[in-house]
Amino acid sequence: MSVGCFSDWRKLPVSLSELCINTTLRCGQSFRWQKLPDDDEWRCVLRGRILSLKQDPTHLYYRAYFPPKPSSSSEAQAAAALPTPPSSNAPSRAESKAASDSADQSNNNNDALLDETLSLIKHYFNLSSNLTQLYSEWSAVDPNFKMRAPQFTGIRILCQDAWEALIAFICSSNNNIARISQMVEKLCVNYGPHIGTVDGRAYHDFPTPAALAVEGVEARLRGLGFGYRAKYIYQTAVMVEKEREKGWLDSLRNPESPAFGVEPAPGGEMRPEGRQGYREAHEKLLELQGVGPKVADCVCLMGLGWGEAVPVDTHVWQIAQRDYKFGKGGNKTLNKATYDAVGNHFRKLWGKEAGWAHSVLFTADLRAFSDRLTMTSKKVEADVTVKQEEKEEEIETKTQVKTKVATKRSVKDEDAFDAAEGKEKNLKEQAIAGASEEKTTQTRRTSKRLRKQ
DNA sequence: ACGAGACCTACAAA
DNA sequence: ATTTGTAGGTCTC
Repeated sequence: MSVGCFSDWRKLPVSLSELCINTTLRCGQSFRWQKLPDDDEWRCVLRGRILSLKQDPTHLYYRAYFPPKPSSSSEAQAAAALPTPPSSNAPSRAESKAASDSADQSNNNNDALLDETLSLIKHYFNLSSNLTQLYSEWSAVDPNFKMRAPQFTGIRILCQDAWEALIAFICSSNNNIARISQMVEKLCVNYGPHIGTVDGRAYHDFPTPAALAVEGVEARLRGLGFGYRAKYIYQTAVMVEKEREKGWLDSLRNPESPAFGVEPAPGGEMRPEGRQGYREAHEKLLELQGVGPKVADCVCLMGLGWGEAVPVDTHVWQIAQRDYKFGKGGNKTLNKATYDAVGNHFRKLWGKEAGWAHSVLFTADLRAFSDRLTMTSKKVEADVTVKQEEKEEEIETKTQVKTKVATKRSVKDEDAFDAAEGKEKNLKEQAIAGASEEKTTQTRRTSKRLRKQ
């Protein structure tokens, strides 16, 4: 049996403020990246290869492991025969093959393969846009962003495979990042193509829709601990594989941010509700089982390239209440109307890449990163909070009712702050809780049940 | 329309 | 050592 190996490391100049993989790969966008225990090396199977990444302040380092060239070995054949990533209409596979044909088979140090891997990295990390520039634009229009973002530079929205994003975020409902990652890994191991084994660890790519649209998948996934999501995954796989045109999912992409290897085209005119193409993509995704507004927005943002998609989960809803005056009066719960209102507000505020800005704030609030909030930044935050409080005193009505959510939030935050400052902050949050409200549009979608009839 | 419950599981926290 | 609460929601009444 032939065994592949990693290429040598190559490097790409990138500053940490343009890309920070240690943050971007752990902030709940992709659930497949693994950090090696000893190194600060990250690994993930992407488009048929194992990709390894490292980073220092000036460069991103990468290397790749491609499966051995198809030969008489049955394992190699199996690996090679397995389908390319589902929504891939990129020429990657053909190029790779041609490249390895003309090169020494046993040598994976192949320039063409690594050139293509570099293109993939640039695409995956969305590197064509200037992140520093975007941060300064968002900071210019939003004091809250300006206050929180400096501790969280280098966060990029990943250009993930839309199908993988769809399934991963179906798994995310009512769930935590650790278990979502476990579930995605189980999907890969049980239904995805084996790409290679390194240091005794088997690496698999993400399964295709066809692989998951098979009788018995639901029962097996239940056995694997997927719970009620097992049915959603199976049903969605069947819908995508058998009840939609081939390439349907990628047809919902933002043409400005096309699939790997496809030329960009204009994406349409921006509006507070988002561009037409985004609205349509969101609506189409809602037809799938297990896909509600939040999951649909995750797929739009991270899988389909619609930068204005703003996934509003309980966490973002808390941020909206705490920092953007949502949740006042009757609008205390996250429902269809408040969901849309939050998204529209952020789109008006931040513009075409609102989902990106939103992800920075989301990450800044994750417990996993609470260690970044240094003493100095805590003080800055306290000061800004005082200012806001003073400014909003007039429009404040009765702040009697402190919502359940706000209470939870304060307790949660206290862990990140020391006792004295935590108390102080607590008081301020009480004062701020509740202010103005947001107009809501009444665009209601037909229920999935009705549509099925 | 709109708001509750139910829904699977793993893993802290008590 | 058991129990309880909860985690990036969605579906169904």
